[in-house]
Amino acid sequence: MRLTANKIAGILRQHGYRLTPQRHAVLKAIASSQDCVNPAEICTRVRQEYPTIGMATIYRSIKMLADLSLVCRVNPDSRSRNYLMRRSMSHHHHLVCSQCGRTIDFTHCDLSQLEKRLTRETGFIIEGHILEIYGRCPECCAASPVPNPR
Amino acid sequence: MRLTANKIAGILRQHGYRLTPQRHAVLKAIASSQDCVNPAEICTRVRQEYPTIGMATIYRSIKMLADLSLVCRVNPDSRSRNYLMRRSMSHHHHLVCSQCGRTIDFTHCDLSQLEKRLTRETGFIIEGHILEIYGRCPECCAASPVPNPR
DNA sequence: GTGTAAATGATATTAATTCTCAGTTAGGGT
DNA sequence: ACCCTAACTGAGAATTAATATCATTTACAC
Ligand SMILES: [Zn+2]
Ligand SMILES: [Zn+2]
Ligand SMILES: [Zn+2]
Ligand SMILES: [Zn+2]
Repeated sequence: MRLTANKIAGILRQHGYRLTPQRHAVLKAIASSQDCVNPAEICTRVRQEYPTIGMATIYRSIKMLADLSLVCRVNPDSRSRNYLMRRSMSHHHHLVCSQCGRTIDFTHCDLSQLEKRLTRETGFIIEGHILEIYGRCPECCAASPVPNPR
Repeated sequence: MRLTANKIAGILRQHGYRLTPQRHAVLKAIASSQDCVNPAEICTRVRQEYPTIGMATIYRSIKMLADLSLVCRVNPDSRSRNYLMRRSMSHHHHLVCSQCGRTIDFTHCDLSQLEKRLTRETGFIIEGHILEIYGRCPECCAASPVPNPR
C-alpha cells in the first residue's frame, strides 16, 4: 500500500499528534523529494512556503515522523543526518555506496526463510528487521577500480 | 582469511603510513571488540594502555582505517558514529528482543541470492551488509501476549 | 646517528542537534 | 462560536561531535 501525504496526516491524528501547518509543510517537503534530504535542505524547502519556521520545529517534526516509522535515516557517511520518506508500508531497505553515498531502495528482501528458522530455533516471534547492504556503485567502481587510499 | 591486528599493521606500512604506538593501540581496540564501537568508547579502551592519547589522534586513526576500508560505519541511529573492524571471517548478526533487549547471535544469513540480484540490477559491487532482526523473546511473549504501543 | 616529512596532543573552531522557556495555537468540550 | 488547556512553536542558549591549527615530537629512510 502506498503512503500519500493525506494518509500520513491521518496517521498523525490517529496517534494524537496535532496537525499544524508547520508539520504539514515538513511532511510535504520530505515526501515530495525523491532522494534523501537532510534537515538543512528540508528547512530551505519549507521556508519557501513557510518563511518563519524555526530549525527546532523542523527537528521536532523529523523526530515525530521517525517515531512513527514514516521516515527513515539513510546515508550515514554525511556529517548531517539524511532522511527519506517511506513510500509504502512494505519493507524498505537501502543499498548504499560506501564511497559516494548514493542510495538505492529495494523492497524484496526475502528473509522469511531465515526468520522462520530463527523462530523455530529460538522461540522468538519475529516483528521485523533492519537490513542495509553496502558496496560500491558503478560510477565509483569506474572512477577507481581498485579502491586505493589517498 | 581472518584480518588480525598484525596483518593490518602490515597493510598500513604498505600504504606508506607510519606505525605509531597510538595507531596500533586504536587498531587493537577496534579489532578486539566484537560489536561496533564509537570514538568515545575507543578512547576509553585505548587510554587503558595509552593514557595520554588525544581525541584528535583517535579520530585521525579512524579516518585512516576507513580510507583503507579496514573499518566500516555501522548503526546509523546513534548520535556519534559507530565503527566495526572488518573481519573476513563469518558474519555476525543479532536477534534482539524489542521488549527486554535479550540478544542472540546468529551467523548464517544467506543473503547471497539477494546480493547477486542487486548486483545484476544495479551494477553495485557488494561489500557487505548490516542485518539485525528484532522480535519478542519467548519469556516476553509469555509475560504479555499482546504488545501494546506507546 | 641525522634529517625530514609525518604524526601527535593541546587547544580553538565549526557545525549539528538538543534544550529552555515565554508566548501561541489546535482541537475537544461547552 | 467561545473557552480551556495541553501541545506546539520560535528565538536563542547550551551541548556535543568532529575538524582545524600549530608548536613539538617522532618514525623511519638514508
Ligand atoms: Zn525486509
Ligand atoms: Zn558511489
Ligand atoms: Zn550476513
Ligand atoms: Zn524479551
